[in-house]
Amino acid sequence: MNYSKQRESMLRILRSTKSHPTANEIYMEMRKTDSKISLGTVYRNLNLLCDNGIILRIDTNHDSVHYDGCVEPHCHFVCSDCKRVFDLELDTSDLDDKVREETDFTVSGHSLVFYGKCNNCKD
Amino acid sequence: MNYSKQRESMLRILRSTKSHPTANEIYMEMRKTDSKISLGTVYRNLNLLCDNGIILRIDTNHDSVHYDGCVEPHCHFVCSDCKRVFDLELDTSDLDDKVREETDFTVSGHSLVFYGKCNNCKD
DNA sequence: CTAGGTGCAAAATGTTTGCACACGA
DNA sequence: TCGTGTGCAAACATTTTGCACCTAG
Repeated sequence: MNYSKQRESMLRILRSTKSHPTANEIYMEMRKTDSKISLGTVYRNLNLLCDNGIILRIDTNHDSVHYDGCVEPHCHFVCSDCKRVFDLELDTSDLDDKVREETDFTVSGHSLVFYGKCNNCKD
Repeated sequence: MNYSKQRESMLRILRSTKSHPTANEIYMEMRKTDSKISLGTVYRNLNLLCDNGIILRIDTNHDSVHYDGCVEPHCHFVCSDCKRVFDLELDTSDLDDKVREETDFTVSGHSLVFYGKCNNCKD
């Protein structure tokens, strides 16, 4: 994987926010400093970074895929109103072992997403 | 929600399998008995059934959305090789309460998907 | 009769890809 | 220079929608 300023700047954006942006949001953010950036490049790099475990993919069941610059194990909360994605501190590292005990599968990890309404949207 | 034989037959298919089919797989299955059924109707009814909590949507991060006729709380395992979706017995009902304790959010439920390789695909 | 459901085809959405050119090592 | 990355536009897969017709209640 060569250096590329586009990928560098994507990573900087992802590392500096807790907002779990979508591909398009990242694209829009990048266009502020690089008007030539293409959406194809954004997608190519997001996939590359995901495949290498450098960032995380979050599928919310709602709209398009969100990305998370923080790869420390944690889980997410998706507000069914405003669709924002929040980080949760919940430690769920024991879950993988439970599944290993119950099955003969090789477990590499899990994705845990909670649904409901955030403070802004409830009532 | 009026009665419709298309929706009835979809539900019968979903209730009688543990294979977590995609919209297109359900469509293909329905065409065996009703060659006129349209993919649009399949999608419309899947959304309707999901919105009413009659079936479950499973997003696997891999391909298109899968559906589950069983709404009893349980979680899933997705094989990263063959992409099949398996049911897991794991009881995770305590997780929602943990999140309620930690946050002020209104928690309605969660989706827990494990990744790894199934018995057929490992080694 | 009326509200809701359907088939069909077209459109919208989100994502991937082929190609010629540009850049990093 | 060589292999990798990029911009662009076209292609793609999946899902949604508008419309005229059909069906349940």
